[in-house]
Amino acid sequence: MKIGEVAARTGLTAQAIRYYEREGLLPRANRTHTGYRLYGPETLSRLAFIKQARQLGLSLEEIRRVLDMSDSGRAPCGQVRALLAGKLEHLDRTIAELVTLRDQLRRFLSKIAGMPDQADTSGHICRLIQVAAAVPPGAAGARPGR
Amino acid sequence: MKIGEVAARTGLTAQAIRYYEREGLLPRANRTHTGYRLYGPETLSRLAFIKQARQLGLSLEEIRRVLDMSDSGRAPCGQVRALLAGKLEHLDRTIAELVTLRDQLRRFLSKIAGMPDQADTSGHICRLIQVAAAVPPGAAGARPGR
DNA sequence: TTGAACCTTATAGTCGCTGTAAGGTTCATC
DNA sequence: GATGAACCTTACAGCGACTATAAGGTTCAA
Repeated sequence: MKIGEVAARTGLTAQAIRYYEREGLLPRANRTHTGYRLYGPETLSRLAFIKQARQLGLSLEEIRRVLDMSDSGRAPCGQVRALLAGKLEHLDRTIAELVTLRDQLRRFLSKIAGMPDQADTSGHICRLIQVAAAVPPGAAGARPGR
Repeated sequence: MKIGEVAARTGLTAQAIRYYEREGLLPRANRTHTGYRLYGPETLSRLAFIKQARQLGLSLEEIRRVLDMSDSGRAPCGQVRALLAGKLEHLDRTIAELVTLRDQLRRFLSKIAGMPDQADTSGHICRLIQVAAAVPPGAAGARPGR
């Protein structure tokens, strides 16, 4: 299989696959005599694992460590469990933070719902923004989506 | 006030404040004769607004637009409301995604809870990882925290 | 006058890619 | 055999919102 087919089958881009190779998550691929990468079917399950692990919130570095252990014959299962348990905890905290943030944002929006939409002539930021600056910070911070 | 004091008072870093200036969120600061930036107290509330807006999930570009309108005398209040309403919607979607992801992760963890912690001798990735690769992808993706 | 603590600019790095440029290969069609 | 589309290659720049580092200047108290 050439990289385009692997990309199509895994739902990744060819560039992402090359990136994973550069970052050491995939072994260096065999090449045709003209330099094209050639993959066997085992690459598909390896990439499926990488994709799944990314979706579960592991960084490429964490995934690389797990794969390295697996490749060297040491059992990564315990490490995977520990990593995922940590991710779960982190996810719980993140969700709690975002819910707090959402509530804060909702309160703020209803607070300003009736405010007049006029510029501040005093040369400062309009009252709305002054209110905004006065609202005490709550959650740790939003992560605007991708 | 020099930048260090502004940083201490706002809870930002001096580098972040210089970055905001470079990005046009702060006017270019006055300088001492030796080149140190000097700030008046109005900078504190402007930075408090920026910080608050960041925590509410606005990008620096969005904040800059609001501040530009405010600075030029046009009322940004309507725009702020629209921005925040959009952010609230986005936040709702993000939370829903993360909750889905958490459930998926929990299911996966209980699924592998009893698996033996041993290496796979067949040269492939251990069974745990094969299970992982087989789990159908659910939520759109995790955003590992900062 | 020494030294610590502050300040300056410029540049590179973070993460996980995506986009672009500039070129080579493969294969079907004319 | 020529053309063109669709594929492949490497290398490098860019994203957002900073952080880190280097290499140097300033301030102030001991």
